[in-house]
Amino acid sequence: MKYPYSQQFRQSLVEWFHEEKRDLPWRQTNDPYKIWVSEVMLQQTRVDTVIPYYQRFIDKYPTIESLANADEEELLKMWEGLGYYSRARNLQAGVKEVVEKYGGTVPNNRHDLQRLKGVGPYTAGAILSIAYNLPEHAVDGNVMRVLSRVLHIKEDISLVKTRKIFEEAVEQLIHPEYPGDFNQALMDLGAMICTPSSPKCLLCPVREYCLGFMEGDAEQLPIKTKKTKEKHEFYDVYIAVNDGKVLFEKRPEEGLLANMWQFPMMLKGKSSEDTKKQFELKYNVEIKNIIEEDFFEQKHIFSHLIWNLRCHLVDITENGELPEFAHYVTLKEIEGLPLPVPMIKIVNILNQYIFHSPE
DNA sequence: AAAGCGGGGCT
DNA sequence: AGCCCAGCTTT
Repeated sequence: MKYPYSQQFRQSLVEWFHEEKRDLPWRQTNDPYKIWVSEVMLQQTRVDTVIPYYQRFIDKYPTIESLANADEEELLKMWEGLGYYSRARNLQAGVKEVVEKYGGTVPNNRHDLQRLKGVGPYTAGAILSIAYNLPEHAVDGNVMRVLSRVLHIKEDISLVKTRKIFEEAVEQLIHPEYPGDFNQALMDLGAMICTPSSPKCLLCPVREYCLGFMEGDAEQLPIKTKKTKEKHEFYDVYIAVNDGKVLFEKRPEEGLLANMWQFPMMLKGKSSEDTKKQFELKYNVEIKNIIEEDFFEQKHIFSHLIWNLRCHLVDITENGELPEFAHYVTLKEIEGLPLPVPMIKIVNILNQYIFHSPE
């Protein structure tokens, strides 16, 4: 499809961007490595959340080689709280490949970029347009919302194939001299003006080219159908103390929260089943004394899953060797390990209990 | 094509 | 209580 007003649209959009763009840390550089880091952090994550992580990350890993050589556990610790932890491991895998295969120079073409771990069509386009000033599309949820309104595209954006419609639109509309600014302008517009609900159409620099505004249904776009319903899982969590140390374990290297650390958790078939025996068997320990049964309860909501954690504080003795994934650590040592947020919350409650209890 | 993968902020 | 966020990988 051919779109009218391309020239005026891109001109107005980029001019607005030059006046109103947000001052963001990754906009102080053209270093493709740093752009790459920022784009990976920004996947499914808000700008305000990313900013402090980006700063600390670049301070610790200022060059592509420094990240390639980083210790994975330290890397995960830097990513702690940001979520989608496979992003961190994929980023390091991608960076290593660039160092080995391309002598540390980030590729400047879509084909090579998209073959890197963790780099998909969006991230490749963002690096190419922002760092290398090449006229490549970078279509994310923001861009689909803005363009679905401007161009009145009513295809379902939850379908994979729909993205191609937007990529082709961007190829026509993109500013040939300022491709990076054009792509970022669409994102800033989506964040500041063309918001999911209550878009500020009266402040929009491209209102006069917007079919959604003309039709009066901009806020109803984009069309999105998919909604998966979440699953509940119930666990008994054992805070198991032995001689001033607690039992702690590293999660498997694949799947949810891969390689992150946690207190031992036993999945319950029904919500009230007793898991003490299975716990003792799995970790080869014996519960000597229950200090606090049902110490506290905690719910954690993931995007596709809800954890209900029932935490118990127990004294244990060893029966023999621990399984290889389990270790005894001090609370101080836990601070140095990468933990998912639900475990951080448990550690905080535990610290309060130990150091701030009335007696 | 659909599901898996975190966490937080806004309505 | 949903929805969405500068998405990618695996099945």
